[in-house]
Amino acid sequence: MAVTINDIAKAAGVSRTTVSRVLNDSGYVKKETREKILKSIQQLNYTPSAIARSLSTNKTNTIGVIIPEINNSFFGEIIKGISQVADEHNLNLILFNTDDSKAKELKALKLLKEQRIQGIMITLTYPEDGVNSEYLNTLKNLDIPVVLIDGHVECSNFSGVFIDHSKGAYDGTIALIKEGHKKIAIITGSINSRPAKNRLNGYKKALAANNIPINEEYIFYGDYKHENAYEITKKILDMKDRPTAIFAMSNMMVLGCMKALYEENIVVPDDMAIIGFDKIEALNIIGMNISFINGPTIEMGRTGMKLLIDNLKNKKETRELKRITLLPELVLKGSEKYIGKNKV
Amino acid sequence: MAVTINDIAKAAGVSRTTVSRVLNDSGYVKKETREKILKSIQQLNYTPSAIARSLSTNKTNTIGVIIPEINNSFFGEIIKGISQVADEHNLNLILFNTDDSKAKELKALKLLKEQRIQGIMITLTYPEDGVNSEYLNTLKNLDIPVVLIDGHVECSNFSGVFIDHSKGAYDGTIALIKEGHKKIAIITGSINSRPAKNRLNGYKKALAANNIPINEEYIFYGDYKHENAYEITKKILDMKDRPTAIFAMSNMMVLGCMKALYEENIVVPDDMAIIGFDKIEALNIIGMNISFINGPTIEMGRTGMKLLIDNLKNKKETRELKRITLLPELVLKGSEKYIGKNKV
DNA sequence: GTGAAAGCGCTAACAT
DNA sequence: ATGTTAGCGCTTTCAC
Repeated sequence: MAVTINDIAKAAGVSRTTVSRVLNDSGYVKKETREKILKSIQQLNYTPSAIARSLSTNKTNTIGVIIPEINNSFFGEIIKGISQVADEHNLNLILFNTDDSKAKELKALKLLKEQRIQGIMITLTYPEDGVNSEYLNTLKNLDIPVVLIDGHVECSNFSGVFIDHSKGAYDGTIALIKEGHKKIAIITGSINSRPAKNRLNGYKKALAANNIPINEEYIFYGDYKHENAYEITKKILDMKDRPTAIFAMSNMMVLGCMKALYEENIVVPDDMAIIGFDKIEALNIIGMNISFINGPTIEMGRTGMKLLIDNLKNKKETRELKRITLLPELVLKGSEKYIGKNKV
Repeated sequence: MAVTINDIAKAAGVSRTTVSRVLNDSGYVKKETREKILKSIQQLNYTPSAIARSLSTNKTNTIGVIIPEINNSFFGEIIKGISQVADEHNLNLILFNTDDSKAKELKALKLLKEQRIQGIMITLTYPEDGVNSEYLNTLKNLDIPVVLIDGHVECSNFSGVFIDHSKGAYDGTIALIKEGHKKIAIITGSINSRPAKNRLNGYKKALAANNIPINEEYIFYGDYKHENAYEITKKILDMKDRPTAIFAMSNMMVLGCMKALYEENIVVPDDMAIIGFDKIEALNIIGMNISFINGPTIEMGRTGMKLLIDNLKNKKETRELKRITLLPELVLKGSEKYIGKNKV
């Protein structure tokens, strides 16, 4: 890693200023001089130091990305989107995976500040205790733009990209209602998370809009996990006034439901309609067609990154708070159908 | 981002050297001085610049990670492992997702060189054309340690962590043989990829070890994708001398098989045994128990990172080529069973 | 068109 | 126990 701009200057018989000019395509350089320099660069296999450049220009062209669960393909897709746009703009990504730990998240934030990154994309880890978002705020005040990516926590004072969970749940519920369902059970995610609240809201709105009374007995509070949904589904099946459809707020919970239904020999949708949140690729491939509401993950990453880049262009003073909400897509596969048999 | 070490020095009435000393816990500093400095750091909310430090120390404490498919949880888990160990050693990760593009991969390599990273962890994208591994070699010669993470390509001149695909396939095949299967079909992944070759090898070895002749008609060349496996399975079901078991070389292909079996009302394992590579969480949860060979992904990330860190400690001259092979785990769920009914 | 010089924020001898 | 000085590799005025 020894060869520096000085070596090139020496080799080409010019000053390092001139070398810098050809490196950055700035200012005039005589054609022959440029070629001489380029040749030396080639011969010595020189690569300029981004570190030195950063120090000098006070720009790192690096974005910090903090997410809670890198091994969850939901976040993998978000990062994929982020990465695509970053690539187009020649920005590097420093990644932190917090494993849902607030402590790691805070540490990441501090390390990113050390690294003098230009901006931060973050999905805040649940539950929010205020400390980390406070630190985020100090970063923002330090002129580091922050873009939130959906997630369980919503800090209204940051720019961000979000999914319209309420609309998603609304659409899903409407789809069930249209099929003739009136007794629709819902299994929520952790109810103090933002998505779960919003989704429950959408569900209620859809019922209200169709003059279907909200039956609290049909609202089951889960935690996004499949074990829980399994137990709840068992209970649902035992209800005297049994629902004809289940709306589960996560793909994992759909799986839990399926397990319970499977064990009790309940056929979907003949004996029970079902609809969930988020894709389950495996089931689709083998032909178990479960309808679901799909969040635009890659798009969220892309949109978020673009938002951040826009922010980068403006000075702190003119930087405006911008929150973009993307609509999830309703993907109907037939599991919502109201088949005669399930008119219990 | 204005406050620097000089501001602290001024505020505390000392030289920046002394400040640097307390920052790095190096050399002696009088207790009172230290406290005065720490106080100033707090008051001014100072965070040292990693950039400036890197330039000065010629160390970035940053590792470059290049993987082909961030949205595949296989790689997500690898990164999770990498990230855990990096965190323990206070190393930052610069991530590049290549989307299986050789061009992006090369670009990433060059950007990492600019960033003066300390080392590289990479899963080379398939297919290998030689250019990128050549560039990797120049980096290695530049004293940047490189650790390969499994993948389709194997460059024998780099350190790396690999899965023993041959052993995995061997174990899986043996499990089927033990159950009494003799007619075992195998659907390979892209046969010029390293894992597919090795897995086919393991399959053959297992048969040979049990004096079961290798029937070329039972070897189907696939591409890791489910569509392909679906078609192949249809063919398998039509064979005059129909196999009693299918060994599929990827989880996606298992799904393709399942779809075909499902459509033809073939019950697993009663009418057809099946075993695959890599976990399919969704199926397990709902109770469709498919046996599989599981690669230790997180562990691979961890081991690879540790290997890299070991390399970092040594000078180029003493750096030794070290290749670690991890054993995959055979997870039996019952789908491998030889049930009377499937003796076609 | 090209070069000299200063400076980015830090660390690391070397003094004292 | 603390300060002085030089230097890391680059960019950026400002001269010429």
